[in-house]
Amino acid sequence: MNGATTSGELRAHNRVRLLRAVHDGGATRTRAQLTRDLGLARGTASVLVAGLAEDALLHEEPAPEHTRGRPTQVARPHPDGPLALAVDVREDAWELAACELGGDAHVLEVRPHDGTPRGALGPLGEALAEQTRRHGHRVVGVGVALAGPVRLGGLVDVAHLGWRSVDVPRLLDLPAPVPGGAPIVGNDTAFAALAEARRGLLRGVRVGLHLHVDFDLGGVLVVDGRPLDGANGTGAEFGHMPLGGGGRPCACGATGCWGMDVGANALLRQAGLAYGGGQGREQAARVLEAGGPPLAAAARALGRGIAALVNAHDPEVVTLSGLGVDVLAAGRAALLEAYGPGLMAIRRDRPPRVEPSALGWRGALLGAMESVFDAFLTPEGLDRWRLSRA
Amino acid sequence: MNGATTSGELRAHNRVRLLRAVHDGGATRTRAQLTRDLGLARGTASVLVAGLAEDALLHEEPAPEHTRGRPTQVARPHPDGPLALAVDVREDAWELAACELGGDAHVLEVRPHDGTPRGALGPLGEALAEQTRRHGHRVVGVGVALAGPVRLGGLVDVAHLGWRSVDVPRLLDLPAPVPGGAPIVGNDTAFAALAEARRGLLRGVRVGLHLHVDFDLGGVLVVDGRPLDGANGTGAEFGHMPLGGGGRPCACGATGCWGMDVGANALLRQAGLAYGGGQGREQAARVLEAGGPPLAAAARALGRGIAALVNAHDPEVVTLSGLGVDVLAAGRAALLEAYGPGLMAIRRDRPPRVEPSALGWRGALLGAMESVFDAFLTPEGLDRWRLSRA
DNA sequence: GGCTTTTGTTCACGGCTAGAGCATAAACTG
DNA sequence: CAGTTTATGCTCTAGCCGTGAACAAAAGCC
Repeated sequence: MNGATTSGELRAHNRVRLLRAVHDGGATRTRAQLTRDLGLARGTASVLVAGLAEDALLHEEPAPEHTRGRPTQVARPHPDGPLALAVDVREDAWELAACELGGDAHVLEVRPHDGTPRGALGPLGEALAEQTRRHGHRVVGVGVALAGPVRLGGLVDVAHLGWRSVDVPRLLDLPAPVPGGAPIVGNDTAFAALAEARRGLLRGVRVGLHLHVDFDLGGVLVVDGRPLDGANGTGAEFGHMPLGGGGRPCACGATGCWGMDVGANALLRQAGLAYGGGQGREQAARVLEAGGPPLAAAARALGRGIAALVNAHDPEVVTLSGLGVDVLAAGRAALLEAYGPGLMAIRRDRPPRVEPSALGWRGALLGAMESVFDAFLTPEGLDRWRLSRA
Repeated sequence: MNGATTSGELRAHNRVRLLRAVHDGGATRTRAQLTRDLGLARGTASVLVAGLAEDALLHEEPAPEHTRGRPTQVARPHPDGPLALAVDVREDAWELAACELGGDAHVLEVRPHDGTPRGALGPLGEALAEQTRRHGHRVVGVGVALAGPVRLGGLVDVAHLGWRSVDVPRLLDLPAPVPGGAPIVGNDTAFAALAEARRGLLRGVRVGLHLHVDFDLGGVLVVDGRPLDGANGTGAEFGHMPLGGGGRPCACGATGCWGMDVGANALLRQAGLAYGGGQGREQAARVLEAGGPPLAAAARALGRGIAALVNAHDPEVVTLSGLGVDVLAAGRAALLEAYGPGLMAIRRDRPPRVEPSALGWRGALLGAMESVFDAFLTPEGLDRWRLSRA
């Protein structure tokens, strides 16, 4: 999001600004609103919109509601406009969706898998190739969310599935590079946080903290609408700090990791059940519903860890997604009981709110979409689009 | 650093870019270099430099070295150019400096104080007023570094000095607001990190971690050259996460804070000496020099905590300032012994380097300067300057 | 049906940067 | 020492961009 420095770049920069405003607003805002919000002259907006419409990037339709005055148009995604393919790969299944500018996601396929890299990624690669053939140049990128740290280049580790340095782009084996380049592979927590920042409770928040609970716990700081992804792309791993206090060895190689005390695995362990290997989602849900000591222990661990992170980073809001929503709903009292005393005194008068994500389990998928459009909604991305249509 | 959107803003934006390049380069780069680095046409650079020189923002001098071809000029700070007043307020003394564009800091005064808010800030306020009178409109801002969390508006807590919500701007009681507005009050760790990002080892680093050790421990993440300051300005408090494992109550109100195991206070405590109240800097230094168990314990605690933060944030480099430089020098073995095992396995092949700051104890002062110039090197700041000279 | 309100379109204008051509000032060459 | 080479600075024109005002359009209101 850096600025133009020459008068030639100004046009490209403003095209991007306008299209991003359309996307961020869910493709529901009228041209008059956009003109005002971006501080453009009406004439400028006229030229920009005409250009974007000609490039099949948007399409104007009469606004459904009028008050007085000349009716305005809403900027909608163009029927031949760009598509983002987004995938959420969980431990037991994946979900594939096609997304239009504005953020509408059409789920195309949900398929269970056996937990092996090949078993999960082979069929997914075929499905992606099929969609890319079908939609041709409209596909501007592929985003894939995965439940583990992702190093630059797409090497993924999912400790409790036994994935070690799995080369996701290679296993997906996409035939021709889509216009947007190689698939964007990312951590599910980071993507969920991105979605939360764009379309959830972290929207407009300068510093927020997002925690995603599933079998494990992931967490990431969101600054100015951007999750911090670290130097190698593996920066959403708050679960692997020794905030729990215990000395139990973690599958990640360190000891005492916070994540071991919070997720589905922790619930199963506390209830005396078998855990690990990405199995037992339903059982964990039952343990959670039953309440009692396992839930209280997880909620307390969550609260204590959140307090530590709030001390360190001073976020404005803390959001929880995945299983965290349910832990918060069922164990709020225990969570707050550990949260308060863990805070520095100066943070206690106005502690940041801890809230369930507005996006539920769709966060990772929507975040994968956003990351594709983030790469597309740049002067370079729009240039590529223009060329691919010529 | 957001961009221009109208052709009118382009000029202002490029003035800022040029002047910032001069400042960041230490006012040693030649006009030809600047032109190339910023990707400007020679004609554009000509106009911009002429404008900045006329506004007394910079001053061209012949370059000392030539190769071949027409000799170029170096852009130096103008003799009547903007000045930043920067202060580092420690527990036992403060230091005041006047800084030119480019980063040269002339120390004006170092004065011990008694540790009370009034005793420390009263004389400092007078010194600042005196300098503001002397230099008139040249003073574009005042930056003050303090050894505790600083909330927006300048309310400061220094737990072990007994400072509670001390209103620093009010106690400084600057007569007329300087052109730059109210003094910029900030945490010493955050300022040290800022300096490190601009003129130290974190320069050009996308994600870095800076830890400042004094009596306590402060730490902050540096992303794209900017320390993350939190929603209320109090985001440099990594020392108040329970990474140590102990349950000892901390002066901050929480328990088990990491900072209690690392700084000068920890060294004194481990050696069986009295600690707290901002006293005992020399004794702590002697404990450190003596080596042995107190040093080893502090170094191990530091290493273990760094590993946790590296796991969570995936920084490229970790830098240490203040007493951390000495702990690293004398206790590197113990530190690394705890650092490695605390890392996730995937981080162990290429763990981030842990390095002593290049700026030593001057970091906080230089960071205070940078924060003043950050506010000045904006289109608005340069406009104010223009008006104040008219 | 005329008036008001709001929005879209068109166009002249001023401002900005790029780039080319020319001037300048040194170091190098023989 | 004079001509050549190289790098830089200056000046001017062309092309592009956004602004803002005037005008047209399309509704709701009385």
